[in-house]
Amino acid sequence: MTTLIIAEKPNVARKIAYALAEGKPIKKSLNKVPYYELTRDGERIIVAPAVGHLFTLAPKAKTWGYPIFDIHWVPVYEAEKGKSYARDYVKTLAQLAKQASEFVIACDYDTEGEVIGYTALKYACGIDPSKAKRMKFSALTKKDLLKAWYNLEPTINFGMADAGIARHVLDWYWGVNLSRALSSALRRASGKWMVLSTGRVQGPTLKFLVEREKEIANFKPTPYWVIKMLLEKNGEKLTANYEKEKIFDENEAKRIVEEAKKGPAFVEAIEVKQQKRNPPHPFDLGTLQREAYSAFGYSPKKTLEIAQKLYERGLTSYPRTSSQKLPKNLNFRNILQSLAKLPEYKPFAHELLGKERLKPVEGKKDDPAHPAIYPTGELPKHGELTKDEQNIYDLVVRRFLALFMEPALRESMKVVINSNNHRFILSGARTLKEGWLKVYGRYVKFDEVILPPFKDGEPVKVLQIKREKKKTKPPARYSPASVIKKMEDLGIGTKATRAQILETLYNRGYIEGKKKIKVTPLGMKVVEALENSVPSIVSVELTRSFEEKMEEIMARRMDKDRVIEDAKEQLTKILAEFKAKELDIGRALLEKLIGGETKKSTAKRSTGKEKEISPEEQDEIKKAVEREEKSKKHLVVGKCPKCGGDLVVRYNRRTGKRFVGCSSWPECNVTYPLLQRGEIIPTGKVCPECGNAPIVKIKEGNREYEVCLNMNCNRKRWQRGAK
DNA sequence: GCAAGGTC
Repeated sequence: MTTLIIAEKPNVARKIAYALAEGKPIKKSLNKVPYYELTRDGERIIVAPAVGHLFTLAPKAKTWGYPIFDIHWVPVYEAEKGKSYARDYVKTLAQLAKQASEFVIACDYDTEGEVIGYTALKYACGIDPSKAKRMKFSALTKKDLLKAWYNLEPTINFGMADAGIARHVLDWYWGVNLSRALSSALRRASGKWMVLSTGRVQGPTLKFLVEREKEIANFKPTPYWVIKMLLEKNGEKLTANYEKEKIFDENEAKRIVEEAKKGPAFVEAIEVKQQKRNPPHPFDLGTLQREAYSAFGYSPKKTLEIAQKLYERGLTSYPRTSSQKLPKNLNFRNILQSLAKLPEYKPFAHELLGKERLKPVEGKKDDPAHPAIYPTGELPKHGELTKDEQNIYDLVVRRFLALFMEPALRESMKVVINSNNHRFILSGARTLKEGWLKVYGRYVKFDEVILPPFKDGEPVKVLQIKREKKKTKPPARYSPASVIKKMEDLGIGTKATRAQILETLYNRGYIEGKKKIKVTPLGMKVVEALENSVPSIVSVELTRSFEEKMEEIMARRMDKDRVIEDAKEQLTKILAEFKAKELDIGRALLEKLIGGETKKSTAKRSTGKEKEISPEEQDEIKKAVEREEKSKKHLVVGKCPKCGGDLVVRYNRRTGKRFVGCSSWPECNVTYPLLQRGEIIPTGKVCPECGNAPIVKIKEGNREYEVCLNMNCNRKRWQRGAK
């Protein structure tokens, strides 16, 4: 009897094998995929890994239309680019399954893990999933894994598997259909093909970015005044701020300055406060991504990639975690002893090793599958790490060391200066005891403003009291790091996907700007179009409703297929309405594209910040926009041989198919059929063969060819273009 | 060609 245990990823397969083996497991490899053989209690066990999802949903038909609901599970390498590595894993599981008579799923204990196990069994191993047992563990320690092995769940959790499958299907139905609908609308209106996309997570993410953009656009700066007192103490010049920070009435500000100038100024009160600052909690992925962004300017995607590399080399623990807690039985002392071998960490590690008890700070968040990110104690060889890897490694190590250190002690000081019954405040702050800041201080900013000693009641030498005019500022644009945080707060996406969803928004041309994210006119228009036609896709409520349905499916109060059918019905209606308005939606998408580009070019033209656009310029811009809009709405491909009007690309109202018609319609009835695929590029040429119809260029992917529009012309056969 | 979710 042989049992095959399937793990979610290679590293976990190894850990399970080492935990269950009596002695050491035998590491083997098949199709270059590592797996393990071992025996326990006389039973032969094989442990083999998946690599996340090995199967994904794909349409059965290869056509590009919508609505589309007929989908099935296929290997990821058949459906997605760059997934060919998964082929070997599927093959290996299939081969190993032939040797096995018992099956155990040991994927992460969550809905996705259940789906990974379920599809691996069903489609890779060809095994009925109801025949498999389930290992249930929440930590990868030998103790936990052995306990899970001796307390196997008799079946996989079908509630969880069904909930996960429903999530996959629902996301596919909504996301793919609406992405196709958007792309199709734009193509109908412009004749241009451009991938537009949206989905349950992309939609609301772009929406909150758009909202910020609108807040900024609509922001009216309000002037206000601040009042400052310049004073001198022991030859040192200091600035105190008026107790009321913002004064919106200039006359009031003037009056205060005049009155305060009369003096006399003296120290009315001195307030000193001490505060304990505890070390920050261990890194979950989101916190690491934010910290790396503020410390090094790394994008969340880059940080995850680096953390993954460090993990693959065994230097740090698994990065895709939302836990802020370290494993209960991690051997801290071993890790510290090891870190002490690196000169830069030696003093801190030694200090900690001298402690009797090592108790790390913990955060609130937890993750059933993985602990917080920590250094394993494995050390990088000299020169092994790139600068970026070194930075992230340093961040993780210092954060880890800080967890065990003493709190920092901070002191803040407030000196209140009274001048003719107006109060000004001098603020100072300093660190009294560094504590954990010794090791982590380079990554946190605390003010050090040390004030000279003041005595209660002492007179103050005032140099100047003045008012300064300021303006209220619009809210700041999101940065990649703050987008990830906002997504976390809204509960959309997962720790493993948020960074890549943000990348998708960049790739679609919806947003731009590396540090300050700006929504492009296209992004603005996509949200607007969706809000008008399918508001749920830009709302976080869609995620909430998915979550509720998954809960119900898991609890067996709702049937998975019923949930899927409901979604299909709902979407069928939504998509039919969308399709009816498709051309208008597409035109609206296009208008903004042109308007936005024009605005941008004028911004480039104006040099001075304050420079106004002249009425002549405005007029010129307006005309340019109209020209561009007109030409894009109806792509002109040539002159009508019958009436001399423009021949333009039009779309059949009923079928949506494109054709070329005369702009003088209905007076002139000249039309030509058009190929339905590819971009249409006017050439300005008239066919030399038939002498009356225009020649257009069709661009399809990398291919380009010229064709005469006249069906009866001998030249109508496609001819390859020069390029 | 399109989602979101795992993973290398």
